Amino acid sequence: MGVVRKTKHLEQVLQAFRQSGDALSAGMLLDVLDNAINKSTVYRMLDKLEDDGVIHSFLTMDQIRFYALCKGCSSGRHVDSHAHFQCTSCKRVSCFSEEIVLPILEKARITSAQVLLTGQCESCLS
Amino acid sequence: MGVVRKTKHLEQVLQAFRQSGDALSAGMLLDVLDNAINKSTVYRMLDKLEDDGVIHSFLTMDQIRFYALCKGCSSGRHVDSHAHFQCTSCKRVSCFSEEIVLPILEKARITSAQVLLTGQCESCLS
DNA sequence: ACGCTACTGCAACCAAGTTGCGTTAATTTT
DNA sequence: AAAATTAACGCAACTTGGTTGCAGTAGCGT
Repeated sequence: MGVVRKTKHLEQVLQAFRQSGDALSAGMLLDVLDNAINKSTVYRMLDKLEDDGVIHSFLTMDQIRFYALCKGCSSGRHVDSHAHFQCTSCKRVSCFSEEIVLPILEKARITSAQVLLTGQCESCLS
Repeated sequence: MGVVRKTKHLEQVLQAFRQSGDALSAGMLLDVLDNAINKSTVYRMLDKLEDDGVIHSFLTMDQIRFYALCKGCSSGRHVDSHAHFQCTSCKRVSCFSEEIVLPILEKARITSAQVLLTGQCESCLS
């Protein structure tokens, strides 16, 4: 059903995403918001925003769900075939703009794809 | 350090992987083994087998770690750039043999990559 | 201003995975 | 073949990311 009301919290969360530029996990979001919003509320908002195609989510190697503002997504149709990258040192996660060429399966119906790269980012290398 | 002793459990676990052919999660493994092995033991074995390059692991969309027998991996060096596929209906997970062409980053040092495709498998489609 | 109900906070809960510790059983030593 | 060594095990308690039920709060349409 998605977001139907404009609340203070909603604006705070969107602002946090815009400000960071990177992808954020629920935990990180709670941190940057200084726990001003309840944990359950955050999770529920993220769910709705994802339903609405405002953000998309994916998992990192340590099993944590990250969320990032969508650029080409809309409700019900996520263009998720871009890669994500997590730095093993600073744990920051970012999106790549380039589309990934995916293997094609004739036999199955692929509905989503996620590509996660792991390594060290530029600033952690130096 | 990896596996150093040949135990009954070890053989059971490897057998389970061979028999299934697919990738298995710790939970699935416990199920097929009918809980004959303790949960912690299973997790510890999987860790070691992964260290040894016998199996490799990756995450699915619902945040569960799956393990599969490695073909081209060895201890310390995992060739993980093949894709995995999970069927959203039957939850079964399988590996693709083809290598994936990954985007190249000049600025960062990529050490691992994982590609997960989600959709419906042949048998669940029919 | 009032009512409807989406949204929220709280606390309790769930499941995957981890840890500490005392016991069991492979393997090595004698 | 028995003893010694210690990897592997089972158990129970714990951690953590995320979920749920419910009562209260606050957007929004009228």
